[in-house]
Amino acid sequence: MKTASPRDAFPAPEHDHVACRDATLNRAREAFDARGLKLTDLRAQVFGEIAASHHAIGAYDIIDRLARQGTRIAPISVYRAIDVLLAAGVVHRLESRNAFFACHASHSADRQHVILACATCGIVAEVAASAIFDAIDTAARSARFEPQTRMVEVSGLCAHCRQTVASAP
Amino acid sequence: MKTASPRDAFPAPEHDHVACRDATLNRAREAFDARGLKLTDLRAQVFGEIAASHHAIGAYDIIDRLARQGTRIAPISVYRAIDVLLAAGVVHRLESRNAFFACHASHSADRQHVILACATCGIVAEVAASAIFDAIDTAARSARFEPQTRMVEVSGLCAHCRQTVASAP
DNA sequence: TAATTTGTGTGATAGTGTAACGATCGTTAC
DNA sequence: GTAACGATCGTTACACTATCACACAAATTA
Repeated sequence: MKTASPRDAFPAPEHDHVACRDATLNRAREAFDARGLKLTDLRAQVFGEIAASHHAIGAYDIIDRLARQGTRIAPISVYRAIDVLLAAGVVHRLESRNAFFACHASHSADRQHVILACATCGIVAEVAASAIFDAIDTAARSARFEPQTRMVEVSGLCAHCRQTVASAP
Repeated sequence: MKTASPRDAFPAPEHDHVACRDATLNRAREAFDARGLKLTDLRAQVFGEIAASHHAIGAYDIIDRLARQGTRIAPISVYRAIDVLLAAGVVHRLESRNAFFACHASHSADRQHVILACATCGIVAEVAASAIFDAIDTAARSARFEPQTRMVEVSGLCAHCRQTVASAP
């Protein structure tokens, strides 16, 4: 099976997102099975909205989008669904924006990834970098601190937006 | 002037916080001067509440505490004050908790610090680790992403709480 | 079948953050 | 001086994020 290279962390603007999303949904199903969790209709719908793009999306955006499709659900229901999706490792939380994004690559769910969020287009990607997390643990322990969860988020410009900015007047 | 070692990132539980807080306030004054910003009464009050402990504090907690002291201000006012304090580099935001904490050490305000937040006592500390941020930039660029701001937050157990947990029944 | 757990619905509420507008005050330019 | 400007802060209202408490039905287990 092909593993994405770091250069592929961001999707090409013209990529086939329908196929991309379907593949992501299938991986989600597998992840739920593997953990003995149930991917109910509601959870699948919520995940579908999150996986509909490579952007991070707020809980209330999910509510709005589902409502436009005829499914009106309460905030608590979205959050409950999101909780399970997070537990399954198929979505992550972008702490710096209080929003959620789908895991579009099939990486091990150990959550040792640096999160990259483009400040211009909003697309979110992840790159594996276990050495960084090892270094973080070392730095933490040098302060006699025992690390449990680590979060690395980077805001900046993705390749596509950098080109756009560069060619702007 | 004495520079804190990594081992000192977390304050001793019995440290003299009155002196600690005064020193922090003085550094804040200097930081405001250096940047041509004005440390007004309101801003100083807000900073005083944030610097009153080594914990991260929410904006509405600041409002409540100031109210108990007779100063009732609107949310927008706290946020405006916080914005300036952030710009001056004398407080930082703990993204993972939507809260703010004072910079209790006199480090250069380049913001290249790993943030450690104790899950038990809530105390927040920072450790300098430029190598980590260099590695993050390298990882980002390997995905053709140009990094602008980086945040590293670690949740875990500080030395003091680890001992407490270890000695518990 | 009965007991229990799990998933979802409803209504209320707590917590976080901003928009829009206006008043005050100090500074600078004329 | 005073007019214009910019910075600070107040007031009101509102938008967004997240959870609590309770009820009920469906699915699992005993």
